[in-house]
Amino acid sequence: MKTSHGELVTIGELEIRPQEGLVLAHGRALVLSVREFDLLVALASHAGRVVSREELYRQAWGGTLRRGDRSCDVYVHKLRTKLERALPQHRFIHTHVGFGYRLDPGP
Amino acid sequence: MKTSHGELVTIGELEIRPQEGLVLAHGRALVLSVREFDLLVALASHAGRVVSREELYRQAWGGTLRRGDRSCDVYVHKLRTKLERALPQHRFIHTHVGFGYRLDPGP
DNA sequence: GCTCGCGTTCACATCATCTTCACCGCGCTT
DNA sequence: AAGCGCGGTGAAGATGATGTGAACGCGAGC
Repeated sequence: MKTSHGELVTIGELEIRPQEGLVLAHGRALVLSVREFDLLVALASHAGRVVSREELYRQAWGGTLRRGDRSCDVYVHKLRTKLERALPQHRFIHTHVGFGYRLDPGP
Repeated sequence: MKTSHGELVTIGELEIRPQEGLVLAHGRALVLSVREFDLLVALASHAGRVVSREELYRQAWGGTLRRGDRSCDVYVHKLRTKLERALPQHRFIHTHVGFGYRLDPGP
């Protein structure tokens, strides 16, 4: 899966560098796997808006999300865990039941 | 491979003098082979950022990294060993699985 | 010729990652 | 209450990526 080639994305305290596969949380480097990173990039590319799992899968995995595939949910959880550990005061990934997820920095 | 002609690079306790082919760790000279040195310079030229093996190979070896070539990994290991022996309290070379390596001084 | 340092390559060990499954709780409907 | 869909969460197994020690060949210097 190709990773977006945008320059630099900033979401609150998060700094995403698509070219390097690097995310800085408050200046400190986050260790993300390729999938976690691609998922974050996918979410960030629609920051503030609700993104369906289908769309996230298309962007981060490539291809079509098969019915019953929970990969997306599992990786949202992994991402959440790492983001929360890095920036405990923020909640970045919000669930919209029946619709998808939304990336948004919060207090 | 010609080694960068940058002036002087300081990474935490590391002082790299590309012109002289010399590295000082906490003031003490490190004994590095040419490849080890070139690799360190390549990493240092992107300090704080994640550098792909391909890029490292291009800079330190010249030419293109062939698939299956582990030279880069092997030399990262050699470099790590020498750096850790010189400055045990620091971890300089960080692995980003699937992306590459990042040079950064750490506690 | 011999030794030594170096760079490359190989083989194996170890670790991280990805996928999938199972089970849970929740809210909604019947 | 029971059934259902949905999402959260932990874990197992297969796979792939990286770490690591050792062997080999080579060229420089003795």
